[in-house]
Amino acid sequence: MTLTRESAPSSRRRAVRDILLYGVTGGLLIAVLKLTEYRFLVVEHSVEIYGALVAVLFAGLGIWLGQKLTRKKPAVIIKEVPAQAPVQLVVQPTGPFVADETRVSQLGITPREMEILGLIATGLSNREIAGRLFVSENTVKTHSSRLFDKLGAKRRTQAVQIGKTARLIP
Amino acid sequence: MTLTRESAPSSRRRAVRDILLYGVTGGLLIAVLKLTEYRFLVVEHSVEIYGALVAVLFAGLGIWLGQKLTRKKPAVIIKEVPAQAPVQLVVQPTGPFVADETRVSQLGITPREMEILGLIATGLSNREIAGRLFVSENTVKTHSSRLFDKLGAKRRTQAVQIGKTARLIP
DNA sequence: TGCAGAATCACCCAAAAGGGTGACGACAAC
DNA sequence: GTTGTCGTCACCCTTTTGGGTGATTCTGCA
Repeated sequence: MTLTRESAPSSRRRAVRDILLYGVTGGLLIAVLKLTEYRFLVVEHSVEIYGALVAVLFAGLGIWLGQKLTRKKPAVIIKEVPAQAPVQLVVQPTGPFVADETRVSQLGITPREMEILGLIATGLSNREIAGRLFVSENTVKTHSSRLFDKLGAKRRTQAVQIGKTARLIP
Repeated sequence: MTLTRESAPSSRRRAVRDILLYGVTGGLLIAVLKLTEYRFLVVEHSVEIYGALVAVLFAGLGIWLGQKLTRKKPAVIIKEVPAQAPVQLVVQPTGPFVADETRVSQLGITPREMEILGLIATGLSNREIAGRLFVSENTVKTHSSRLFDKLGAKRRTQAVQIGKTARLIP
């Protein structure tokens, strides 16, 4: 409901303008190519060169137009960094976040496993984590496997969820 | 667009494949045009016709390719706005949590995809999500695939992380 | 000195996740 | 009435993830 609302008429006008611009530019290019053609005409295979030029130019132009016409969403996530905190002071006095050490030792989670958990939570793959920690992927898998065991998680997404609710990660 | 996506072999392969397909198609078209050219050669102004054909065909092809290459790359540029968000200090009780509808429509995420994202964030597997929503596992995979595309995520953990920072999920 | 815990790594295997493609029906918009 | 979007599903394939086992090295501690 009401998702496809935004900018119906203006975008159409813009599209029309783009197409006009496209046509005019194409015409100009054709004219230029016509002119150059008369210089190339003495050369052998001028038609092939002409065709190739036209093809390349119009292909590029088409790609540009395709992008221009279909880019409906700029997709720029503007992440406001909430300016260090006057916000949470109502809800949670959570400043830099400290992990719940009690729970960590309760579950028997080692420092390395905590590190892995944090990196998993940021969305990294095992290979990326391995690269970041300068260890092999197998090692990361071993750590995460034991971590999941201790957390009672079956998947990494579940481990992240459990870690969040248990205040192991922010 | 097309920022340097680190370690995206499949998408790179896809792009390469598209470009190859593009080249092959272009070659075939040129061949066809060459053949037709010999029939048009007797006609006056055959070069113009040839150029126009090439132009139109390659323009269309370019448009298609432009759409194909750019449509599914929101490429989430996370632009950090330094500070100044004193707004939330009023609205921050964070009880029920409402998703940022602006961002949702900005990214073109459908309601069903939001649902999937929420269930992924709770740590459910695709099969469990499918069972909960009474759809097939393939459907869940399709939804999540498109969702990752729109979020610019490569993994579900990354999608969850992006969703959280973008205030799509609590 | 020996032992436990930790971190590291390898190998194998199974399951889950993800990418690509194509298709279909419903439904709203133009 | 064509077009576009959304939701649904299937197939195939590759990659990632997870489980299990075993092994090595290092360090702190009894």
